[in-house]
Amino acid sequence: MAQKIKLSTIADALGVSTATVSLALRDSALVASTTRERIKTHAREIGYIYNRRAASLRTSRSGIVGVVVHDIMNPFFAEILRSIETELDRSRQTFILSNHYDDLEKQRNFVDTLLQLGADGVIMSPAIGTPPEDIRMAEDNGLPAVLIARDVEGAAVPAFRGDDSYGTALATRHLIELGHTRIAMVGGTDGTSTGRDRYQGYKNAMEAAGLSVDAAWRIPGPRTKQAGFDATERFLSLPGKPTAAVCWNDLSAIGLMNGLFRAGLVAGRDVSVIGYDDLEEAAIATPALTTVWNGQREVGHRAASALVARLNGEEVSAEQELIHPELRIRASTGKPHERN
Amino acid sequence: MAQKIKLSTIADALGVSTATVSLALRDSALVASTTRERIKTHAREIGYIYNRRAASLRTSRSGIVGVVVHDIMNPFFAEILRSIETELDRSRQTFILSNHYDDLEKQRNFVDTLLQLGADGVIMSPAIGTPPEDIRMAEDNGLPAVLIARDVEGAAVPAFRGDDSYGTALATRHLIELGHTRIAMVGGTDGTSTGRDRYQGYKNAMEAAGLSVDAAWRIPGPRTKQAGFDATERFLSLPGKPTAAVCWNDLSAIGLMNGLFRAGLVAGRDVSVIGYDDLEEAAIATPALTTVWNGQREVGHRAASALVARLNGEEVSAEQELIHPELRIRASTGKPHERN
DNA sequence: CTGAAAGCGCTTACAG
DNA sequence: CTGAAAGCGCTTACAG
Repeated sequence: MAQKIKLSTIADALGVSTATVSLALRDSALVASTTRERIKTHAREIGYIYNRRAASLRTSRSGIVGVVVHDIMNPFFAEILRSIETELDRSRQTFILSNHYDDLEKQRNFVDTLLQLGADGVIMSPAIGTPPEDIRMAEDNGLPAVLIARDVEGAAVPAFRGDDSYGTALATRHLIELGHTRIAMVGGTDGTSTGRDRYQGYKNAMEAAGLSVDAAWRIPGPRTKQAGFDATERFLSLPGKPTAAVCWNDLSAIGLMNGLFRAGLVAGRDVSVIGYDDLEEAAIATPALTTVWNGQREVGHRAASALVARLNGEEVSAEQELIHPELRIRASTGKPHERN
Repeated sequence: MAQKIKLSTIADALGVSTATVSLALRDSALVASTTRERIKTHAREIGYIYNRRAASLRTSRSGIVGVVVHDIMNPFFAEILRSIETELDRSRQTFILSNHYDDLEKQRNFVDTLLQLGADGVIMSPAIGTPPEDIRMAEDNGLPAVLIARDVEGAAVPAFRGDDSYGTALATRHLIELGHTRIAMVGGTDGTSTGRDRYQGYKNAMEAAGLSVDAAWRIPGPRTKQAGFDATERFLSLPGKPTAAVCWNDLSAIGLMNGLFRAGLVAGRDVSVIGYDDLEEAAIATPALTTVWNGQREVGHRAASALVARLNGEEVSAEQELIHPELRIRASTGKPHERN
């Protein structure tokens, strides 16, 4: 490993001060352009590596942004992350990622790490049960936060998410318009704002159509393909045999469709299945999945922009418009079909 | 934002030196246990936040490990990342993730960022075309590297991956044993060691069985669901109408199965389709996908352990055993069926 | 346009 | 067992 090269190495070699080198490398107009070029060329030639820790210690800006979500392996978050990445790349911020798996302790550890590293900000999809104090604590220690996908009441920071109640109502209404009257809701939880909103949207649409809502038709839980797959049996033996399922998300819907297929049933023909999110793979699923576009890219883009704005000292209102979901009709929903 | 609390704040309040506080907080036996407890309690009470930048500047260890892969959104890498995460959590390393999307410049930028942050090491699945010098450069600047999934000839660092040639031969042989003689290869590239090895394994198995290999039966490229889906038409119009497809990975296989389904064909009955990787979703795909287990968790686990070992000053040989793939027979393969 | 000097908040010999 | 002091490698007033 070569001898450590620092600013003073360059300064000594070129007979200038470290102040001049520091300014030159950052393209300051304070340095004469000839000097600047001479310095930059030399730095490149000897392979100088800028020490961000030292700089950050001095300036107290680190160029690091933290992003914490439930699970980056989940394509829903992965799609959001992709657009966050695009946005942060643009403002040359490095981002550190973490899963919290809805474990508050893991989330706290991560926020702690960010504070220790002097991160500039954090984008989080808060773990279930996150108290507003956890977010205030970050803010109070100089770590501005922006929320995605879920809100935390009382946190008073900007949150970017879709209008879940409206979106699930859209999905439910689509099934009702096809003629379904017995509609199940598969997946989700009351532990998050999102979960409560989606169930509410489903109930609203049912009641608005004069249909009764049977609490037994709710199968809470599933949020993954595997869980949707595993819920198939329970769905098929539900009282009153619902003819359609509003699923928590595309993953659980695809899992359910796969499960139905194993049982000899085809979604869209024997049972209507509707998802939520409109993941990239929804369109190529078998059969193509009817779903509700949830604006992942939009969420990521807006959240990252808002955080960058906050980093630049701009005020960003904690009141943010919900993103407007849209129905995407494909092949997994159709007229009701009675099973026996 | 509260007044900045540092070691000296605590030292002053308790009438001890910063050295003692520093040692106490790190549980040094050099500090009397009563003093230690007094310090730790006080630190917690006033909400002290450890400044890792300052510490790292002094010790030149940062507790940061970089991980760069083609695309974290790809479940293949996501599964590897999950086991890397488990391993790094154990040794309390923070990890920074990045996609390179096979863009050498993006990969270089990331390595640069790691160097600037004083990262302790990097785990990388090198971008296509990565020259060994890129890896030497990192190593020479004190950033030990460990490779996953792909190797870089001449890099002389440990690389953890499966025996691709053997694995694809397994897959191909399985089809041959079922009676297939015209077998296509869908997806992959010659740009990586993995790509070359897999094509070689396919050819080996075909030739060993006395079957001819038609270059036209190779459809290079697809590595995603969408691409596998899009390749369906080409596959169906291949000269000599192959009855089976060895796919690059599970994603392209699932995409192809979905495409076949749209064309009214069912994998395992009309066409045999075999994947590679054995992703979590392979078992619940429709139909359940026959594939080759590629040891993602094993790769992640071994790579992270090896890096941690290197960080602790242990020697890790650049010669690493290949992970032994295993066949997983499910429903997407069967006896040959002639189409017309 | 350039330089000398202080300081960011830690840790680590060294002395006692 | 504890303290005084130097130093990690930058940046930023300040002076010239």
